[in-house]
Amino acid sequence: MPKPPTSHDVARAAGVSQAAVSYALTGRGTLSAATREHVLRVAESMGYRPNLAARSMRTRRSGRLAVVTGATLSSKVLTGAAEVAEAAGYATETHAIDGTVEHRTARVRDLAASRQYEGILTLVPVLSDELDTPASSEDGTPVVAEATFDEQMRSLGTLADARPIEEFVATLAARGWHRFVHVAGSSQYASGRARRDAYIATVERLATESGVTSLGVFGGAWTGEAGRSAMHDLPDDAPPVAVIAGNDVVAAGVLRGAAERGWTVPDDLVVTGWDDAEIGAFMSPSLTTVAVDFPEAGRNAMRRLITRLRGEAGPGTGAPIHRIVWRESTGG
Amino acid sequence: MPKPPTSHDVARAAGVSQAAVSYALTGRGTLSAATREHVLRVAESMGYRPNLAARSMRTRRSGRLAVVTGATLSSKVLTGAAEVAEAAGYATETHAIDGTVEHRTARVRDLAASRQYEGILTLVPVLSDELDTPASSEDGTPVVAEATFDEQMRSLGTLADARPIEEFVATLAARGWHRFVHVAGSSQYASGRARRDAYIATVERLATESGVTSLGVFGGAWTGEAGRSAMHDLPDDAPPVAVIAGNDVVAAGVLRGAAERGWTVPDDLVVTGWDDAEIGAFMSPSLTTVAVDFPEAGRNAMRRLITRLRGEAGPGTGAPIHRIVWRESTGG
DNA sequence: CTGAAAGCGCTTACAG
DNA sequence: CTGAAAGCGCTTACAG
Repeated sequence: MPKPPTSHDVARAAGVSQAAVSYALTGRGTLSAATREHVLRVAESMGYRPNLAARSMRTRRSGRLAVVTGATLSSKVLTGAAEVAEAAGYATETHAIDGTVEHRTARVRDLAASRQYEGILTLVPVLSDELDTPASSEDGTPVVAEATFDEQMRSLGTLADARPIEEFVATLAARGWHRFVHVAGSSQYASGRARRDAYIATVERLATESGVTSLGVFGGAWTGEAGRSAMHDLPDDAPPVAVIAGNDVVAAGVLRGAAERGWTVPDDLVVTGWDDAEIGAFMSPSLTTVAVDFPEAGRNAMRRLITRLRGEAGPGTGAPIHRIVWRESTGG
Repeated sequence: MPKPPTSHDVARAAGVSQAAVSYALTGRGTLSAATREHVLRVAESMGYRPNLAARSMRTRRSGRLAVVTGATLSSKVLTGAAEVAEAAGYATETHAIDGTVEHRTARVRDLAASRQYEGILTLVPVLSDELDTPASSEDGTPVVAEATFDEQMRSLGTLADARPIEEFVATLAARGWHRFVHVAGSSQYASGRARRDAYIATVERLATESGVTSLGVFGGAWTGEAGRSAMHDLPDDAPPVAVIAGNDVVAAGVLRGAAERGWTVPDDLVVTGWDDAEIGAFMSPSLTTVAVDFPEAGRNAMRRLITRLRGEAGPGTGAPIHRIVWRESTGG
């Protein structure tokens, strides 16, 4: 059982002090280039790996960030978030949390209180008011929530979400669709609220301009059933109507419900989704949707946390992460 | 800046030694019930949280496990895996790794060499031969790979995968379908190989029994395009034919391709998927599929790792994680 | 430019 | 049943 070498072992082998080894590895302190080179080579040859627990204890920095996810999140978001964290020198630890909002919030608070992490990024909705405790601000662990219940709707994700909705409505209106319906996703999610609000605002704005009217906002869950039952709740004379669905799953339900009502797509009804689910491209009709750059969304969220950790100003705008894909469900 | 209390602080406040605090918290050592109670209460009131880095350094146990995932994995698997780990007293750290097999394998080896983890569970394919180095076995970090390139096809997941395929083929054969096609998923994944092999074996077994024949194995990727082009590769006189697709995305492609060939479902052709993707239930026709209990799959995988860490015998069978959902794409 | 020494916060034999 | 002391492996003022 060959115990892993310590910095002390490396120092002895290299004929220098333990401090020199530390300096060589961290790049701190003052060391001649030759000494540094030599130490690094010896460390390499011995397969030396610094004991991170010891380093963490001494520096009082864990170098770890927690990412909180729910069960429904695309793991591509995590990939992106982890990538940015790694580039900034942090390891990420993922905590999948389900249950009620209160439960999730309590868990995040526990995470913050554990002081194991230098920062926490939560990608599931939490009650941000509850997190503004000493432990999570001032002297505590910074928590950045990407999808919160607070009313700070001016977050990057929220603003970005409005764009495709506007484009959907405006483009379809220009093509002659005047009656619109929104089947919203869960209002617990910032994205659900943002898309709903964007829909309402856009329809209102285009009311006089283009004669657009809304038959209402339905749904309130990211499920196919929400889309399907919304179709059944519409009056018989609803068509011709354009349906802006909260996401692809909801849109699939809309297509199903419309077929059950005897409405044909894209003659009586057109529908848009969101997420660019792989299956959508192969449905009949194929689904018009918003391709989301999930890794980039994850990167953006993590950049916000890193920025905050460094005490820098607000996050940059980041790359645009949305791209509309027009397909058969809107007549191409 | 109120520095977090240490065990020493708690000891002083409780009027006991630092060791007593440690004993009270870990449950080790010998301590009177009264003393333990008292210490615990004081610790609680001070908001004491043991410094995990210090504990880890002293015990030489990090209490952390690494879970390696790819970008395509359902995060529900992670939820399940994390749950089991937590119950066993471990924290899990997720590493999303993409790129080639060689790249992924190298990253996993790095993870093992870092000695930060007590065990590693990889849910993406790696070259298991390459991992059988000292660092990852004997004295090193145990690595459990759920989807490997090795030929140990007898893993739990693999065996479990065969069942639904058998049931699909046998049930459809009993309903009068005699010509079968398989559109396989990626052969890089144990599940892809297992389903393909199960298909071949079942068709062979039922050849004489029920007059079943196979028109071949197509595909080789978890994409809709694989399904679609498989349909275009079939001869005109293929129908009536039953298509066993590698998963729901592939099955959606099959439906699309079949429609393009002018074949109607479920008259000329029936198709089965796998994964119970949410959208599948709302497609027209709705998709027959295999509902996979992803959290349970994650739990099973993690149980294998925990079992190995404890040096116990092979894993128990675990709960069945597959359930066939018959829908319109097979005529109900 | 380099080295000796202290100390991060915990656990655990060991002595009482 | 309890406490004093050592030590896990590292980093960092500080003295040379």
